[in-house]
Amino acid sequence: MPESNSSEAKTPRVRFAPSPTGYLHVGSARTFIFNWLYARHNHGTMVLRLDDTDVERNTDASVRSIFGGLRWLGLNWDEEYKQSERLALHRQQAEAIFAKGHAYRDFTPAHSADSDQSSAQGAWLSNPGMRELSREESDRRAAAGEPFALRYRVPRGEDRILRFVDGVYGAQTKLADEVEDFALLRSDGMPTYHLASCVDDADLRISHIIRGQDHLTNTFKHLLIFDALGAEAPQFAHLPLLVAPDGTKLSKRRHGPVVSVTTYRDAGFLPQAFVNFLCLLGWSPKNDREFLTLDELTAAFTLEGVNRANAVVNFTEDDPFDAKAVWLNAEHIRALPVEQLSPLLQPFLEQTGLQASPDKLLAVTPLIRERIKLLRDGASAADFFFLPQLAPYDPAELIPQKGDASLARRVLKHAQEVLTTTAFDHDSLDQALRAAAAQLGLKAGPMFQPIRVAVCGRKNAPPLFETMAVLGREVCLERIRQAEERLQSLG
RNA sequence: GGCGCUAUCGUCUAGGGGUUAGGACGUGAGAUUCUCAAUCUCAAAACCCGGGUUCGAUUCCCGGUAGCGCUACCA
Repeated sequence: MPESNSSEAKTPRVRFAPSPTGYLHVGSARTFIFNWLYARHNHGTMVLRLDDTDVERNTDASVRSIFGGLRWLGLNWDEEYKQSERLALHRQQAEAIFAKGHAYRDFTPAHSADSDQSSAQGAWLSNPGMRELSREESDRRAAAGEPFALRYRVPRGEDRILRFVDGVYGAQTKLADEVEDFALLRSDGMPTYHLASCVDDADLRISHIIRGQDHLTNTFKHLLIFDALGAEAPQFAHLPLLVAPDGTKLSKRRHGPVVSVTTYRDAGFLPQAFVNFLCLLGWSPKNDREFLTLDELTAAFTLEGVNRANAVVNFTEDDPFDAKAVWLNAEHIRALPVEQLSPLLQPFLEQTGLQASPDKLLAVTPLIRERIKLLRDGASAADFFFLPQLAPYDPAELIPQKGDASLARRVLKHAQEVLTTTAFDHDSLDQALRAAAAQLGLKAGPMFQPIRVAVCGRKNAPPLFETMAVLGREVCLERIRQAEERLQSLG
């Protein structure tokens, strides 16, 4: 199997191999995206493999969270595997490696060696006792049922140098003497990550492994495993890590929910904006472009554009989202046709208890599109369109800058008269209200503010005429009447 | 500790032996506008330190420092 001529594959096969021990992490999401872009850019195959060999820590909730996150991103994959279903293959290959003499049984009880620091001084490189155990004794103890871990017999002596060329970091070398005899099989017979991962990568004929830089050093072990498997090692490309403002790797414990992609989804990020943002972390199209569609990203993506330094996701306690992510989201929201944006807004409005009919929301959407950065902002930006009754507001807001309550009253009174007869469309309202302002000897500002506050219940809102047209005559008139009442309280 | 990787505005980045070191976000100021937003203009803001190499280094080399990663019978 591993020696099958994988080199004849013309198109790349890449994989994303998350382990279901938590939710989908933004760093993992980026790794997935980069793999996907690489596959699509090169017309290759995207493989999704669940690396679930750690039975202790795997959870179904995590599996659901990961798939949910990936589905939300909207990037599909071509093949799907589950590592736990491939156990037989892993053991068989471990056996083959042992049979070829590339591994030995280590009968040292688990956790006995790592307790004291001094053991990390030199003995860790190899297990003098176990490495040299005769085959006969090894077989005998194994047959007697003594538990053992299977360890790779890393070549010692000479100046054996392990080398590979990383697609991002360039030529990498390491002395084999600096690689310890790492485990392939645990004493319970389960494969370790290194073994399972390499066996599967070889078996699935993965041509390019694109993963986080935290695996850069592990790659030497993997090279050794591919070698023992008799398989050609894939190409490797490591990605700089995503780190928090404190410089450390993003983690749930330290940094909270900001590291989960569901947090972005639930706040109302558009997946295309989120993808766009993540791509700009550690990769650059090198042409000063920031706003990129998925197609543009696919066309532009190359490993050469990947940076080598870790990238900071710039969030704070007050502000859980990187300002650039928010800005990009606003850009993508504005780029979306109203008919597409509107239904996306719907659940966010309903979440806050607003009853928004699709038709009305469609009419409202263009009025708030430029005023929201996240989809969830839609609720606060558009609430007054859907509230049957305006929330109480300070009547003082009805009074324009350089005016008093009586001016506000005059404006509202006059507006009522005008609005009773004019048609409720943008142009008619525009003409009628401007004319009304002129009659009162007022500029637009002082004229429109009392009306805006009366109709919207606040000072900052979308353009007045469009807003009133959507609200309709009845509602506007009623709200102005109520505003007059509120004004009474000011005497 | 050992090994490895990295180092340009606050953040994401472009660039590269001679440049006013470019862009974006954010920030500040202004313009426009019925408010807000959007848009436009302008501004402040960076080559980690020390040695080399060179006529000339932010760029190339070495060292230092700092950060990160690996160093598990976790992945």
